[in-house]
Amino acid sequence: MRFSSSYEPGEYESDIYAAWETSGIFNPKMTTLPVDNNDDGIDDREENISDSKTFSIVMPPPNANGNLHIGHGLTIALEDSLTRYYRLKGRSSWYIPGADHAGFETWVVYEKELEKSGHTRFEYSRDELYARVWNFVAEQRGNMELQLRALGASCSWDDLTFTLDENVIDRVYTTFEKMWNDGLIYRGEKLVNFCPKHQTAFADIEVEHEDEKGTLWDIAYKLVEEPKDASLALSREIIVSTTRPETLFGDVAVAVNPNDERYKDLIGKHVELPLTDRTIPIIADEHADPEYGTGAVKITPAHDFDDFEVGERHHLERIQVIAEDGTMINVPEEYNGSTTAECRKKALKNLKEQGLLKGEKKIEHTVAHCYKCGTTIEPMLKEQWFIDVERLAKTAIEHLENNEIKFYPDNKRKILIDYLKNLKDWNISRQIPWGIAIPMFRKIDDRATDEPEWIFDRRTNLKEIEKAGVKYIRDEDTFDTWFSSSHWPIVCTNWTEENYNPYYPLNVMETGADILFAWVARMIMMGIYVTGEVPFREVYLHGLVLDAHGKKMSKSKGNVINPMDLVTRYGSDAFRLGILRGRSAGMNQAFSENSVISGRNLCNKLWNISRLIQSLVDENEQSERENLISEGIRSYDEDERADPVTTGVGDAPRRNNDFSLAYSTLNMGEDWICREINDCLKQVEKDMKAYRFAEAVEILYQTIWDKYADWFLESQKIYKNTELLKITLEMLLIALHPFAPFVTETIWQNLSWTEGFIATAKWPVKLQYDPISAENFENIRIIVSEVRTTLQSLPGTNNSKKYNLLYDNDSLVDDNRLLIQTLSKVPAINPLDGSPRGLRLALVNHELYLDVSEKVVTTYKDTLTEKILSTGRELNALNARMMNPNYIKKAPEHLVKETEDAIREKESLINRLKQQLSLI
RNA sequence: GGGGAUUUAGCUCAGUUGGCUAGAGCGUACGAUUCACAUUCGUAAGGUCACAGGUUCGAGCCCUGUAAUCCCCACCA
Repeated sequence: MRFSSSYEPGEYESDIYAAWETSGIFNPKMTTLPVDNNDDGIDDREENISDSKTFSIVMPPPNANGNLHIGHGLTIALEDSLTRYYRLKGRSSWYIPGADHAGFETWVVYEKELEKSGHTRFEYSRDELYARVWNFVAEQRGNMELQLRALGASCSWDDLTFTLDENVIDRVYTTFEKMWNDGLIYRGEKLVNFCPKHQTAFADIEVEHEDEKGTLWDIAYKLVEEPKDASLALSREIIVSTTRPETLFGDVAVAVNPNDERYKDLIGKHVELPLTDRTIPIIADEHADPEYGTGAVKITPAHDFDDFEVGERHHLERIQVIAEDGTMINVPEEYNGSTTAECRKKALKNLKEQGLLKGEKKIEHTVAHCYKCGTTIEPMLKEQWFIDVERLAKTAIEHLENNEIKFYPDNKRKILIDYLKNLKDWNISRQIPWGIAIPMFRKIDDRATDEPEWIFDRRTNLKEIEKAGVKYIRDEDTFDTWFSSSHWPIVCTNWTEENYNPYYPLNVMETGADILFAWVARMIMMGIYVTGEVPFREVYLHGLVLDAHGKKMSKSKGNVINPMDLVTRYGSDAFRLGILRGRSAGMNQAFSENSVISGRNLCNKLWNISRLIQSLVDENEQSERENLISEGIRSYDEDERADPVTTGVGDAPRRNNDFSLAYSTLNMGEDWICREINDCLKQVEKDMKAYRFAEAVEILYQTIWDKYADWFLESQKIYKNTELLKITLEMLLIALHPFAPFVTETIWQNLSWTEGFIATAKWPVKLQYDPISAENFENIRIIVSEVRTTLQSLPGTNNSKKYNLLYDNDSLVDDNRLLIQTLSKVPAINPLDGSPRGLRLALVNHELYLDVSEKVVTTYKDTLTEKILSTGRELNALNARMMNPNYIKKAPEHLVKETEDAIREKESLINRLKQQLSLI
């Protein structure tokens, strides 16, 4: 016996994965491309591999030195199912794994380590820090990759791309250079989102906005000039409202709305800036909302995004009063060097003393925070590299509106277009050492006046370079990680300008819906900019995996589920099946251990199905050997055979597999299972095309369990067709393989007749069967179910419910007595002798009786009455429909006919039930 | 402020172009027991499809409105 009585995933999974990996079947070039593709191989590729024969997908790179979380588990389950499915479908499938240097994340972790050891980043040069983090990551690396293997990811490990690989940096520099030459890159002093704790700038999308309670203070700014009309002068002062009094030192104007009658003649006048000896002008700008507060607003271009724009419009000075470390600068001595909070306190105190603080009120407003540490983001004036996104966004929108990329869920396409329409220029400078150095150098030789201030150069390993006798110094910033990762489909597939690449664009990009803007949008813009083509044809976005109660998982709530823990306890397949269940594109959905348990149960069921079939095959071979010796003819008893309604499909099935097996269907159950498996395969194909993973798993689950095991295998305990058993088992194993790779491969390796890996088997072609015969089995099923239901509803709670079944003038039953008896577990099935007796089953086309005593029938009276009533209600509804002349006129013909048939059936059923009742 | 989604059985979700007598898994209840599988088998109960209108022969599905929950975007001092 090869199979133990239950499937123990832990015993097989790692060996199975190792066997796959060493055989190289996950590497598409090895399995399907011509061998000589080194020199002239490109041409071969073009000839031999058309787009429809390839399938490519890239892995969103998990943090190289982290552990996989539940979201990764879902990602892998989705991506690997697709990859394995298309591999079985015969495509040259390339699943490209990745590892992320996770610029900011890793830097934060490392900086903490540094702080623990009593050091700070400022003690080291950028190059030193880079080298230190590199070593730190190298030490930690590896776990994640082992976990991907444990999840069964069938990715091509030779092609693993690390986000700091040389070819990645090279490609990023090439793009940057192209953009620089195209004038899409500019250096600008702008307000950027700055985290004072991490001392780096962020892009808009990296900032989290939260509602917070705050205080709005009213501050009086005294007018310098006497107004023309004293009544409009508001007591010779203007009140402005602010949530940030400390920034008043950076004020350069007070703005009022040009249409605001109250202030019309103050425009152009000046006010004294409190706590300073400066005076600032009153300007007119639409930004000031007459409805809000006093309608006058202080303008601080260096520390507020709106004010920055106002300042641009009016060519105002930008006075920076908050330094990068969050302390005050360029302010009166008293405040200099204090933190913003201290400064605010002092300033308010002084304003109050001078009688300039006119009021305060509690308000709720949104405040920007660092997404990592929660520190309030300080808008900071900085020189940074920006990408002028207008052209990129516009082109991307055109391709999107042209429907070149299909989205799952569909509505994300429009959301993305709207986002791109409002996209602002993209700050790509980061002040952290762990990342790709920006390849720009600034002239330090002032005499070389003809030379540009900034030049592009790839030699970022050098702090200083010399070009044409002029010295330049390196910009110390690194790229925003999204800038490099926007190249992901390009770098992973090794796309080049020179050669045709059958794997680009990717067939599908699968990732989290939460990074639609940060990543998907940028990949599209960059893909089009670099290659002229969209980087992928379809996008599948998954939502968040929530806990069992639909709540977000978080460490603080303690409801985090570790995927590896589930894999250890229930097996990789169980986890994959479990996490795919009840999940659809783009939705945040709950996940619980129960679904994993149900996946585990399916694996075990499949294991035992295989165990049974293997034993039947072994038995058959044994008896064939014996028959050979004794010249016997058949392995099963002819007398027990049911009516051979089958036509028996003699043709060998058209399978391309190396292990093609001939089969024929010999009875109804066999035709029936062929039909059901065909339907199932068709449904799975449809579901996979539409990325309906949960539905694909569901139909497989039902087919394997409810149909194959519960009905077909039970029927095969009477009539054994080992060739068909082999074929159908293979088909189901292959069909489930994309979702449950380990158990299907383990079984495949254990079965006596299969060869090679199931992972590279061919997706099955449809079976041939006799449809009439299949439908007959369906009728048998209905009969058996009715017998079971009726038996259950009869009084009595135990084995005493063993009644014979009687039939009258029914060839289907007559021909399948043994089958019905076995399935329904009645002691015997006999033709009715004499007049009907016992309890008649509520079946339309069959006259069947359970041979029970009068007494039992009597106790069944209530059930029978209820049945008559409910059938009557159904009949009434149908009749009402037919009474409606519009229904007959307007509804499709076949529906009307169906209704008519249904009415006839209900009527006859009621009559029979009534007849039955009257006998009692 | 703008936008997107969700609302169907106790729980988690299906329900694709309207044809539904609304399904599944888990859970619950009742029953089975020696063989492939208790990680099992059989049976059942459980729903005003959020609410209110409308379109239609027919609405869980389409339209209008309302409510609740969740998410994203946004510069409101």
